Amino acid sequence: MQTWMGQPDLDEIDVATVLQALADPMRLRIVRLLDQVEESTCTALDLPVKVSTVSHHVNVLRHSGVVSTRIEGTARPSRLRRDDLERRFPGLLSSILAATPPKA
Amino acid sequence: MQTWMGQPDLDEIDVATVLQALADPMRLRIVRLLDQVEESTCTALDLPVKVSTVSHHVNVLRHSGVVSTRIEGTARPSRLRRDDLERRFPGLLSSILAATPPKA
DNA sequence: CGGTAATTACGATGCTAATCGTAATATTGC
DNA sequence: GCAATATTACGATTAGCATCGTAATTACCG
Repeated sequence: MQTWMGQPDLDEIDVATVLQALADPMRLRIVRLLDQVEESTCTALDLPVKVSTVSHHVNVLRHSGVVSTRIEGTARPSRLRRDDLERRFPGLLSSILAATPPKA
Repeated sequence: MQTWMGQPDLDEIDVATVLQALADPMRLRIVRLLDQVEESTCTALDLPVKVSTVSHHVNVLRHSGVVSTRIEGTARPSRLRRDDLERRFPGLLSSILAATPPKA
């Protein structure tokens, strides 16, 4: 039996809250990293900010409904809620992850 | 011949910038209004903030690539860049506009 | 049990941005 | 030209938040 951290149900996810969560550059970077590695903890993510800051960002992402987090000992591996988001906002996350950098 | 206000080309639109623009509640409200009325000026939008603030928000939306603005006398009617955004980030804007409010 | 590691809680700080009020600019109509 | 209207430019204020450092918590391991 797995233990999970608190997160909004599918019906509770608000698009404005999700947009606010994804608007921060560091959080968008975290989302892109999780897209590549599928699952990661705060310390395993290679980011140019302190771990306490990463923890804060991951919490924001979880409360908004973007990621879900398991409890595994002292570690808290998180992953994208791909299926949930696709069901709630079809095309939203996938278009963001597929977005190419601007040419200018 | 129409005159337009400056806006980024299709290839220059950055998804992070768009997300930052859409993250603000008032701007998201403006986007939803423009989705309904197709085109509107700052003063015609019924919003609980001063017109100078609305003007500021519309400028942010235009610089990010979300809306385009015509110059028509002293008026600056704006509309969503639906087709451009759909081409650049397929499904992004449409999923946001189609999003239902959370049940909780 | 003691040490280490992962995460979070908390307070502080500094920067960004939302909002406002006012003034300036531009255009239309009389 | 003059008045009225739409928009913007500008400065000021204020609130929110990203980040940090440190301390506290929890779990694993020898």
